[in-house]
Amino acid sequence: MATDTRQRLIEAAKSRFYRDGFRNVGIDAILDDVGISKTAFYKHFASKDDLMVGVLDDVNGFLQQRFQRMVKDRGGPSASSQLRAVLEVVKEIIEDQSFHGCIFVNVAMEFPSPHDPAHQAAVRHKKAIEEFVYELAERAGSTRPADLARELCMIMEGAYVTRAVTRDAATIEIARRLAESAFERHLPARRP
Amino acid sequence: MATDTRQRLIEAAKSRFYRDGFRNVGIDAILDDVGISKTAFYKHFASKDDLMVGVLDDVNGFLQQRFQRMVKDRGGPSASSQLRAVLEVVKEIIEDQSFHGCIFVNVAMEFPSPHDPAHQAAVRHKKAIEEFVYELAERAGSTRPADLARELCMIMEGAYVTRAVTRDAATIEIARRLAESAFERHLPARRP
DNA sequence: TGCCGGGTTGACCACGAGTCAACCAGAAGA
DNA sequence: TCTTCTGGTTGACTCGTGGTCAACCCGGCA
Repeated sequence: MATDTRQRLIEAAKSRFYRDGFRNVGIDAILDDVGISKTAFYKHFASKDDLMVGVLDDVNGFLQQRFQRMVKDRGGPSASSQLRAVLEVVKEIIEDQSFHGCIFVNVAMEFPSPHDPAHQAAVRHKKAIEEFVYELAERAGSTRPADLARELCMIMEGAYVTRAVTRDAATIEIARRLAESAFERHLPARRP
Repeated sequence: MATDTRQRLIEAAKSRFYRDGFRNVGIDAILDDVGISKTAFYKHFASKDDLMVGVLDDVNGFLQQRFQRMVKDRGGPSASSQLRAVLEVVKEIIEDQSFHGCIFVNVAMEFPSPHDPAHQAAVRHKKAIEEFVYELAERAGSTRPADLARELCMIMEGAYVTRAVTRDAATIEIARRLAESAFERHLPARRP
């Protein structure tokens, strides 16, 4: 099938790129995983960079779904409790055995130029997540939804980096405290 | 002179590595900058990775000095106002024209293995900064200095990443709000 | 029947990390 | 003064990796 091999390439590249870093992975390793020749690969992707962009778009879709589903499933009916559930997703993400930091941030650092397609894909993802949080904040009745969204996103970034670098188990607690105080400042008081 | 060329190599590598990312920089470019031959280079450093570690140690020393001096110079006599001055240093760092994220985080992502000397150098730096903030928090009379230090460090990480990815000018304001609320929770009330 | 998509092989180029042998000039100690 | 050490030079080399190219193969389909 047409898109099947392409998707298998993306899957194989995803785990390798994420685990070892883009530049540390040779195309040959991915080719071996999929069991395909180099020439065949270049009929699916224009370059290794292009494959990276494919991976990022794939992960972007997956993560957005994940956030949306989890927040709805576990956050209950009120937008304000859904906002709090965002931290639960963050917890799951950073406490996953194979967590090595936010792949978009990692890529944005390996492709520092803002003109780089991979860098731009990372920026797109960050914007999408902020937009998602913004809508939750608005529906939760935040007085300044934009501020709350940005604060929460910054906390998430901080949590990703801190966990990735220090492997500190208490990371999620720290993030939760920061987030809770942001909620208190930005959300209408909870009914008792 | 013995250490002179070594230092010049570190300086040249620092700006290139930081601007373009470690893997994107060829050793030859650095060699050209310094005006030295490849063989001569390998008499100063065992490998390109080794040069990276040299750069990190150098930046580590520089940044620690910078934090300590600025906080003392601008933070006034009280530890609690010095703690607030940490955010001023962060502002200066992220609003620098050539800011591209925290080099230690960038490197930790390009060397994902915790056994990697470069990765370990990054971890050392993060620990040193946290320790520095911890001491300030303790002297400022924080009830839980360790918690405050970790929260503040997480905010700093978040600010670095957010600014590096989004280039958002309001980054420092968001970080400041988060930090201020952490201070209010952890520091004894300010006298009016 | 003929063409096209997706695949194969194998040879090839360019570039970057790292090695090696041989050599050179100046400073420093016996 | 002779020797040795230090820091440097040149040039040729290996090896891994991204990427290209030509030629060929096979199954589905109009």
